[in-house]
Amino acid sequence: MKRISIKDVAEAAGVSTATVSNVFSGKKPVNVELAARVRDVADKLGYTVNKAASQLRSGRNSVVCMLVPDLADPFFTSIITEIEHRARADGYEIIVGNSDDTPEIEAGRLNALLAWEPAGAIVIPCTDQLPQQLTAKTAPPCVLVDRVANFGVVDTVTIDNIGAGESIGVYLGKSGHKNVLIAASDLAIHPIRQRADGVTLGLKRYGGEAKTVQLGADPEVGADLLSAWFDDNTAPTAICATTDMTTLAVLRFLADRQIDLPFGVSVVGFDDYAWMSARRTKLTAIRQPVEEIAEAVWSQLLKRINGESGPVVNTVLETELLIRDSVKSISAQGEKGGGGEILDIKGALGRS
Amino acid sequence: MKRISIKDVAEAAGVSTATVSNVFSGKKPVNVELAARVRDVADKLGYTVNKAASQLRSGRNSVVCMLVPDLADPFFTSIITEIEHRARADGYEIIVGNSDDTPEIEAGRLNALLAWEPAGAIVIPCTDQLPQQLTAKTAPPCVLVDRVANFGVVDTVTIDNIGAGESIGVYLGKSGHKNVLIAASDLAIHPIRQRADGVTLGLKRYGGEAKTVQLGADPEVGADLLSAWFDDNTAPTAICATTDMTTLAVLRFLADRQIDLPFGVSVVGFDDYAWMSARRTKLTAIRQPVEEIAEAVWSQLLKRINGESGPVVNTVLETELLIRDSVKSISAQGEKGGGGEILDIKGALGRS
DNA sequence: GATTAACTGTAAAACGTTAAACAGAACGTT
DNA sequence: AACGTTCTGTTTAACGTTTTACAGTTAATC
Repeated sequence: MKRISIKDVAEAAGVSTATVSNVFSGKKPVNVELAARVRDVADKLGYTVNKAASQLRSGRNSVVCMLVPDLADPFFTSIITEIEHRARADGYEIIVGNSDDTPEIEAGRLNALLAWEPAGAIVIPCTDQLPQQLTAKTAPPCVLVDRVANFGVVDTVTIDNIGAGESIGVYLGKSGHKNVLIAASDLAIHPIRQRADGVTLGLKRYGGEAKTVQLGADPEVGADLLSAWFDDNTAPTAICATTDMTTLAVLRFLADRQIDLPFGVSVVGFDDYAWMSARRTKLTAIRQPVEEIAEAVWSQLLKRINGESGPVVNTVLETELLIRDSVKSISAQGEKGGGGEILDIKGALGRS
Repeated sequence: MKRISIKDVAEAAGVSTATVSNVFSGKKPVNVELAARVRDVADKLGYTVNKAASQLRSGRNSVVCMLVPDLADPFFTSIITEIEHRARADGYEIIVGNSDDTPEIEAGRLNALLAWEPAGAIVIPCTDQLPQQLTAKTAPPCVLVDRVANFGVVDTVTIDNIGAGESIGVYLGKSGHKNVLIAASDLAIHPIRQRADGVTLGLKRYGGEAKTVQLGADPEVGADLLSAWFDDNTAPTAICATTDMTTLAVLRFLADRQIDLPFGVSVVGFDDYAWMSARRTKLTAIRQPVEEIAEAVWSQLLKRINGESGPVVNTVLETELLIRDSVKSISAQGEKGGGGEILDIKGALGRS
């Protein structure tokens, strides 16, 4: 069962291998009916071009690799999905790797992925540390997403984390909450710190205060940690999450204690997934613009792949606060939202 | 910025390229201190082996490709995650493709993935039709997962779909439900038909009856369809879902109508994710053994990769019914479960 | 001391593709 | 009629690795 190569096709069609190559790569024009005949023969023989050989010779690769901390996290997979769509439209494949949120595994996976000499790399790092392979001279064009601490070194796409937190803080403040708990995943992660800082900042403007607890990446463990925290502290009137996973941890904790939303406690979630609105009390939450993130990442990477060499680009995207039913207004000056309208954070924050 | 090759390393280390190759591939033993020196030099130069060249020459490939209908569906991504872990442990990479639940896209993606001459393929088909590329003589070893209609052609791993449905039917029947609605995603998909049939079968044993509605793959659309169905039909006492997405559709519909669980209606979900228990009324649901599925898939594929040529293997795994709080008992003979114990479906079904 | 075996390393030929250089034919222009 | 241009196709040499066949050295056996 020998693999059939370009040679076999060339022979069967009575042309040179170069012509067959041109038919499939489109690098040089081939007489249209000759091309048709070649294609015919190729089909009959079941020929497909060998990517490895093609890449080796041409130095070009239609593969882009993507590394994320956790393939089970819907935020990451939704970004992968959106990027994959765009990449496909431009004729690129996506190889995905999972770093398991561990720097050592991240380094290993990155090496494995880079051995394919991909046209580009898209990485959601698992720490604040930029993986060194990406700054090497031999590294392909790269865009860093989401978990970014060092700007100015490579292209990045992030959200306005402080702004996102701030809009939560402002909204809770306006709703009369003075005592808020921030359910952070891991404060060692820069954007999480920023989100927490943003909440504190926004809240302070209305005389509120925030405490912070770290719940990690696993919702079940997080629920237990939160439970322990409640045993040792005075209960807040509102809890806000900083990731989808901490949102889940908070909800799980409240379910375990049979605390009702929003009467027992108010909650602001992070990210917007179907399960957040598939509940009696729909969750007020920050929506990250996943499509825009994907678009920004892909268009930037494509530019670099095509040789654009300008200065480093750091794209920062704004989030929306989707106001639904999980925050109770506990003072006169606050207002309780209806079914999903968008808070005008710009106005509330006094920006232009 | 020339790429540094095995040649550069060989030269710098004063050995032949073959020796460098052996150091990295481990194909032939190399004197231990010489190997160390070579590795040292390679490190210094920043050498990594070029996968494309390696694959071209050796004909071996450490990549396995995986094609799923939807990268945003947590069921598929959880399987990918588990398989990726196992593949990595055995030194394989995973390339993922998304067929968008469309046969044409599926065919295109499959061609693109197969052009890499992967060591194997893992496919969750999007229709009952087996993609023809996988049965070609040049096709790599392949395992079909989940959405399988044709057994006996290639290796498969599926769950006992009829049994899963049956255990739902039996449980609802024992709980006194006579009028049940099956929220199917798409009855054109073989396993979905089987799940629905199973529910009907189990229910019949207790004198209950089931109607079926198709909700598609999108939870929001599904909720609307379900809403329309309720407008035209007499309300059932219980709804059971056949996928994670239909579970979400059902919950969304109930939330929109502010129907309480389990008093307004009983619900049995499909699949078990964190958000199903992060609610006041925890969902009674079928748990698919994701880890076991991944294990079965990977071990079977690895055997084939290593040349095992026995007859086609069709692995069928059993599911669990996790009994929680979303089903109300409406008769004396039924029983309402507590917090997550497993129903002994074997006993209930009278099997060994 | 001769023969074999085991161990270590090398030279050179592949793997299937693409790119550069070249060549012939057809056509238009001077 | 001579020349340049365009179009189409071919020849041949890479790309970076692994593999085969071979060779030298040392150790073991008779």
